[in-house]
Amino acid sequence: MENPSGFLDALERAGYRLTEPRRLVAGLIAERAGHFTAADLVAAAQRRRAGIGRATIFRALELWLELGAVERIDLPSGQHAYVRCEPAHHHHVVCSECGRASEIDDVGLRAFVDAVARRTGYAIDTHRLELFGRCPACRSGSQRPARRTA
Amino acid sequence: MENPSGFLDALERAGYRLTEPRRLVAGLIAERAGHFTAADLVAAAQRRRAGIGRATIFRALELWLELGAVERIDLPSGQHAYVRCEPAHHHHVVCSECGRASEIDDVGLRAFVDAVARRTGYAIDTHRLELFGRCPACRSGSQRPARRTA
DNA sequence: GTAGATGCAAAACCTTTGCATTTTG
DNA sequence: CAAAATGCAAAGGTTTTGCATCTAC
Repeated sequence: MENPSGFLDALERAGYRLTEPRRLVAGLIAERAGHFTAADLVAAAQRRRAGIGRATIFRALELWLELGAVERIDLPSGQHAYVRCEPAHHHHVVCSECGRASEIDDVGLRAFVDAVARRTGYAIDTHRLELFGRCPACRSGSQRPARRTA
Repeated sequence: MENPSGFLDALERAGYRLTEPRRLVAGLIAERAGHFTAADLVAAAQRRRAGIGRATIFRALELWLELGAVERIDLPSGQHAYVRCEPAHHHHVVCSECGRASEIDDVGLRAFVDAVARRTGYAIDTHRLELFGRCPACRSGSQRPARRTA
């Protein structure tokens, strides 16, 4: 759905090797529209007999996580999932129906965080926000509840 | 640190039995200042040879979670943790140093969520916000970095 | 050629479940 | 006394690790 080269670039820039397994995992991620779990990728890899080990997938995700190419979120169900992300933004709205994720900018949120800091006296240095709802597409084709991604 | 009767009341109100193990777990939770993990409780129970099984602790947490007596949050590290909470509020600032958690109200956040909904076209029905930073106490006694809770 | 990356299988975790036994109301 | 709750140990599920082998640079 979107091209995987961002992931490969990130690796290259950070001095990691561009290996075949990593290209494949990047490809798998690229063809996912919304969020996905490590298990999704493992299953997809097996389905197409890519010969990539579970460990490789986890290691690649870990790498991209630390490079800021993906973000890890926690679904309300408690499962872990990942979404692709541009290094600068760090929040998403995730569609609870189709799993598609959209990035949102911090405007306004920053103000809120500052207000909380002022009210509570905490020196806030991190925050995580996850929003869940139905995306415009799923809302319009409201009839049949589309496939669940997670 | 705070009394455990809220937990027991919640059980009673919901028609669950007030058992000895549940009293003990409530006590363990009550003496924790901030967030805690299931593992924390299991360890504490074993340390004092309370004879409470792992399963009982998980089952009790599950119960309180659904009764709204605790909320489950996910630390930046990816670990699961719980915090006590008043049924009406649903966000916390967690001190990354001592683990103490303070509740915050939604004023302002609601406005932000609405703005996102408007901008993205999503019908947002859930959101999770977790804030992390250093609490006033830890900031003042800035010298030695206090114990880590998680 | 060599450091880095991989695959496999085992290990380590954390959480849940089945079931015989105990406890609460 | 019956229904609910418990403890134990075993099962489930996910993520990590050790290590011999392979591969990108």
